[in-house]
Amino acid sequence: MQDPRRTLTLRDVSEASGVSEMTVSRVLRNRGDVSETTRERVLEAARSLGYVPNKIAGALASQRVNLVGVIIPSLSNMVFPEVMTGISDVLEDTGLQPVVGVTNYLPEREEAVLYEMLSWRPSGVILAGLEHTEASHAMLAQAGIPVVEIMDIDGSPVDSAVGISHRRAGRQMAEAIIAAGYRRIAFLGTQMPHDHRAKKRLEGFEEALAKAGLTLADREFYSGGSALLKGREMTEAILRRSPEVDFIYYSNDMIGAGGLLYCLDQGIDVPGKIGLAGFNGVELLDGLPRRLATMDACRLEIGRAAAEIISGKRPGGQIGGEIIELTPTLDLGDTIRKP
Amino acid sequence: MQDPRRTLTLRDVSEASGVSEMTVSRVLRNRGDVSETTRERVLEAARSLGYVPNKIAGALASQRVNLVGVIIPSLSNMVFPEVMTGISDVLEDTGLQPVVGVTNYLPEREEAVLYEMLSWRPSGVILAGLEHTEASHAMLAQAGIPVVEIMDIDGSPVDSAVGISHRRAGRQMAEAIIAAGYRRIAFLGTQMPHDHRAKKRLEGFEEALAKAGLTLADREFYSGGSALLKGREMTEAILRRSPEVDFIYYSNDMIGAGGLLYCLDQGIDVPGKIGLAGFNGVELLDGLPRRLATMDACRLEIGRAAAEIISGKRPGGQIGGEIIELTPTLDLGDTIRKP
DNA sequence: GAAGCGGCTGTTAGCGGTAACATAGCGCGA
DNA sequence: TCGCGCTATGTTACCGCTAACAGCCGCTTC
Repeated sequence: MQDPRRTLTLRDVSEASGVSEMTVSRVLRNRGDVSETTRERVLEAARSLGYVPNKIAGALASQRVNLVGVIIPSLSNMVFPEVMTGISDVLEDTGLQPVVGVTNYLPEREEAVLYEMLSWRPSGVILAGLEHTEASHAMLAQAGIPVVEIMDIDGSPVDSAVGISHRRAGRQMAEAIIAAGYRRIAFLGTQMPHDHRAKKRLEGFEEALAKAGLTLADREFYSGGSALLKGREMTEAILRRSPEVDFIYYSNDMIGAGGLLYCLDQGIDVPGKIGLAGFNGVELLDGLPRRLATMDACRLEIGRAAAEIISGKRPGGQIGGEIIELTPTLDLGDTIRKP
Repeated sequence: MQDPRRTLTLRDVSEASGVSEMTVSRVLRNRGDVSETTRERVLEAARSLGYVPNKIAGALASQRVNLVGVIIPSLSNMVFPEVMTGISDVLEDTGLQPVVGVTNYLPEREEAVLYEMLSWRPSGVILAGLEHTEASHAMLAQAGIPVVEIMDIDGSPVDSAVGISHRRAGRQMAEAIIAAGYRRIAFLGTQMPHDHRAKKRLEGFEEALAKAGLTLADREFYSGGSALLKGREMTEAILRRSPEVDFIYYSNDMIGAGGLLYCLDQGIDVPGKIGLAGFNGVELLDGLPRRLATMDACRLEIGRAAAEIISGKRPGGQIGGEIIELTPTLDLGDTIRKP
């Protein structure tokens, strides 16, 4: 092998194969006409040297970067990995590569991550939510690249947006619950000041309750810890405090599952005595003893659509400023009694 | 605001603030002496223009890139997000930034991701496992940067390694199971030809069984689908097929949890009639009706240690070639009867 | 009062590629 | 035979930033 002290450059390959650096560059990028013999000679030289191109130099020279920044709040709840899958699927054969940044639901963190990403001059940015700091907004507007805000469409996007209306999702769930005859309804959610989507769902939910002349019978917010365990504990707390409650709406499926397990443990009749519903449609639920009512958030589809916009593969061939609203489907599962 | 058509450069800031580009560069990187007045004038100009430095150019000029490549098989099982947390925690205040690549347990995919990453000339690479393609090995060896292989230490690393011995973990679990008096032991795992760690655990497990004069009473491999649901279904299948089985060892906690839920559903006495154990110590388990026996994989700690090696923050101040073996703790939970 | 020094700023020359243009052969029709 | 158009390759000038070094100024120091 070669001297491993210095890192290889085009020049090394060019010398090893007896052609100019330019020709090597052309071969390695499959661009321009190169004769078959030269091509093979160059590839052979590159391979045997173990040459890895320097994209930093390439990007600087060509003013083109095949990176797409993806900024999401968290990786630990199953929802974003699935969005990522959708994005990767589509980007796979476009030459574009996703780069992930995580904000932990902190706006300042998002700002920092965004700054860091933009400093690599990506070809596009996908980020969760419509709420950002003023500085983030300014950066996005100035960047001069496609920006897709995902998950949510209740608000005004910088450029494009793909998501569902969480307010409407909350409303729909409330309507289904009321239609099933439940009246003393409680809410159990995460204490995340910056989870705007959960907040919008709750708003929509209460809106629909109000329209039916109802208000939340009880509510509880938790933070930290294992969602499943919290779901158990908080459900117990609510039922102890407000025994009259006949329905609990959870802000996500994980705590909902915890609540469900608790009820089953206690021998509480679900959905007879008490109904339960979550949000998200996580695959996990499939293995539970009973199927929790939920509403899927179209995560895979959101990821796919966002990636299509970034890569210019949208059917219509639009340039940007597109807003795509997906419609989540309500799944009553086994935890809302049938009307 | 400025004309958003052209992207800003140091020159724009330099003109706006009346000093040379070099001075601007110094201010923005906090390097070298700059007078307080100049510094403020420059920062003000940069801020009002909305200037975002171009790291591509910076990296090329300085031959320094503050990126660390992290290559992992999957994001959808809770294990890697936790490793990522450990890595981010440590990298946070080193100026280094993790960049994630996912391989889906495919060696060729790993090779491609690695190539892509190395072409950005990162300051270091962290990747899961000790098994890589020949080409990947060559690239890692040539890269001239710190490489840390994580999760596993049963094998020989390219440079440094941090992890646990999965073979030993399997052995230990088998010993605990045998000590508890179980004799007709079955295994239920994922059908992943490239999950070497799961394979090593099974090998260690069978080794210990053999030492006690036992062999697996039954075994089953699954692939795809919801792990929880599969755990249910496959457990049912095994128990139907081999009713004499008195213990099932699962390759991960998720299918273990599915199995546990199935047994409880069926009113099977756990751990009396049948014992169960998984692997990983996922937080999820905390919410289950009964605590599944498991063995934690030290994920957070692995991430932290790997990041420390990369960033040169290891206590000893070693340069590389370090092998750190962590010892997982066995948690008998409620699903192995006490001897 | 000349030399020396430290703080601040500017100049120059790349980093490793690529775009755009230039050039060297070669076959071919007029 | 000449010149045209084509293909295959080379040359040049950057991309935006930073390392290294140079210069300038005011102030000690002897």
